Amino acid sequence: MSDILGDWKRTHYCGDLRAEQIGDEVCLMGWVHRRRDHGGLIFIDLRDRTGIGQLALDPDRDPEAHAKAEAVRNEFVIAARGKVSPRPEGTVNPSMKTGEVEVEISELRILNPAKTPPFMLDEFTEVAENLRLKYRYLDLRRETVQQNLIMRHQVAQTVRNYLTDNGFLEIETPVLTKSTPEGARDYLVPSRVNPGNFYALPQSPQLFKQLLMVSGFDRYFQIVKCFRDEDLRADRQPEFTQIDCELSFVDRDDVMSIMEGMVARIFKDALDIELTLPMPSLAFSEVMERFGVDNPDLRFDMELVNITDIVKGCGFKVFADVAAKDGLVKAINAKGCATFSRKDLDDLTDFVGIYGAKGLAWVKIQEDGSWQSPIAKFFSADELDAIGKALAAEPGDLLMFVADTAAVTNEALGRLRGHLGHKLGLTDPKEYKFVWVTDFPLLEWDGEERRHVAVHHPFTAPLDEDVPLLESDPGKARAKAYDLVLNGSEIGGGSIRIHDQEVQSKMFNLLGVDDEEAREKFGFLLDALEFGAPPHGGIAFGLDRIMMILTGAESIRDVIAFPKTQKATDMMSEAPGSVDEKQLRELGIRLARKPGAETKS
RNA sequence: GGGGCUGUAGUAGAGUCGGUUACAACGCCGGCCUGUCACGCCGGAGGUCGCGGGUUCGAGUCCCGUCAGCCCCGCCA
Repeated sequence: MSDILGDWKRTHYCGDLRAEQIGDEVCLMGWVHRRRDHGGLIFIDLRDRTGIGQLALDPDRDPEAHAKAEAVRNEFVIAARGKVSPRPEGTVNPSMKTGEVEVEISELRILNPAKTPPFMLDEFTEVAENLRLKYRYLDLRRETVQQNLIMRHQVAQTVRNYLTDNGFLEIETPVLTKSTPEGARDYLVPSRVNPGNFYALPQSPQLFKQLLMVSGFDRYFQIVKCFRDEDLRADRQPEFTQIDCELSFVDRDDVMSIMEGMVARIFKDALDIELTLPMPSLAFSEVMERFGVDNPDLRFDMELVNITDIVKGCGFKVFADVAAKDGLVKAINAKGCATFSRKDLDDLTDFVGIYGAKGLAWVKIQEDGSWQSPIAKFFSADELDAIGKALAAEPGDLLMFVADTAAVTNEALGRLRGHLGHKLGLTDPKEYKFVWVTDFPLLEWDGEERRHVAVHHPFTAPLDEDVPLLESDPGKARAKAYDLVLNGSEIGGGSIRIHDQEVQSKMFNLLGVDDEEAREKFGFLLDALEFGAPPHGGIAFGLDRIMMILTGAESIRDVIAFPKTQKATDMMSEAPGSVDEKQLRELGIRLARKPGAETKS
């Protein structure tokens, strides 16, 4: 049986109790975190989103409140009135921010009892994630995720303030939009009013924000949900949040400098860390050469070294063949790792195998400088010397080599570099290394579809000096695109857009979208570009990924209130679910297979 | 679509070479306890060993399948 709230008003949050309030009459409301019953005296740790405060109930002082407290259990919602008092000599708890004081309770109301929760809500109990997700509303009472979401709110506020200060307008764009070719798989929404037709949920507000530039809004932003129906990862959810921006009359350097100012302000407000600006910037080609991936972690060295020229014509057939056939032979030097066991090396070989490398050659540099390696015997003394010099090899080092196509070699070794960086503890979680990656290729050849695809998206402008290449050698054209990479994670990316209708049409043609299809899918954009579109460009940041880094979360689910599982389901609401036959009929939809009736073949 | 890891009281775990009635902790319930703060002490309840099949005299343990969660490749900027 619960008590009514009545005319009680909360005066303080639990976590805000301090010595300054000693003597004050206060009223607290919250959840019972723990109850300690000493037979006589009862202590209750009362919790709300600000923290925990201690209530003291003395049977001599107030028998009625004390009797009521005997019935209280964990997670009951209670309200308590009393006087803030200093804790007696020797009972101060220095590990709590409210530990100097307690509230001597004179009156207690049980606002709502609670069943015993399916798992403990303290900070010590590790709970299986599927259970946490099923009872997410309980899991969200726990301090870590709750603090993550509070910080997420603060970051969103910082973003709004910074962008508003810089002349940006927050404008909403439609969620029910049109499916367009290119990019990720769309989430579709059937239209009842137009049977057989579908909306698509936006993968990003890309076209709308460009049209807002044509309309003259000049600077736009939105903190907006985006949807992509692709498989999930530790840092990927099917619905995620972007800080989406677009600016008119700007080139790349303008966008980059305004945006790194925003990132600096986020880090200042959230972590009280001053970033040095401007952030460094590297061309895609250089990043690939030195790190093998386009999202390098710059907290440590271990750069990739190209030894293709050295091993051209060498006695080791695997290397020589790759070098002769336009492939790439590269190596990294793991300083001091000559102690790795055979099993360690086997594991690393398996690791690069994931990315298509057929093997991982290795060399341990011994104390006398000699090479312990299955492949050393294939090389001449000069070749050994040249390789050792190129990698700055010293006794105790472990050199590792991959020889394959340029794409495989770079990705395999680049990922290996990142893997070893973590394994060897070279990645300080308190260090934040930013880098802009620029000059991406505009297009990429898709061997399967036998056509070019846009590396960024089809509206990305080529570098001014590369525009002629669109005719002569489109694969060589570079884009006015930029990614912001932090500690090996891409946190944002964008580009200057094409604002010329002819260039945009040419771009669609290069992508294998013929005029008719371009007209059908993007006609409104092509039209708009003919009515005075200003030069413009923009960027989108992944808010979830930024929050992962700021909070140190291992999983994107820890920075989202109600996340989905790897199968894109919600364990709490059990979405997605089946719908009534009537709903389907209204939409003009008939299922090819009933849910649950699918036959496993 | 593919590879890997995990699954045992409410929770998180142990469980040997396949062998008696599946363990102890936390939580829960009852009792005691007036300065604790992950309070303490005594007692008690609580099990479809994810599910299905197989091998065996006998399966938590071995084999096959399947489901769920997680990590990764493909996919996705």
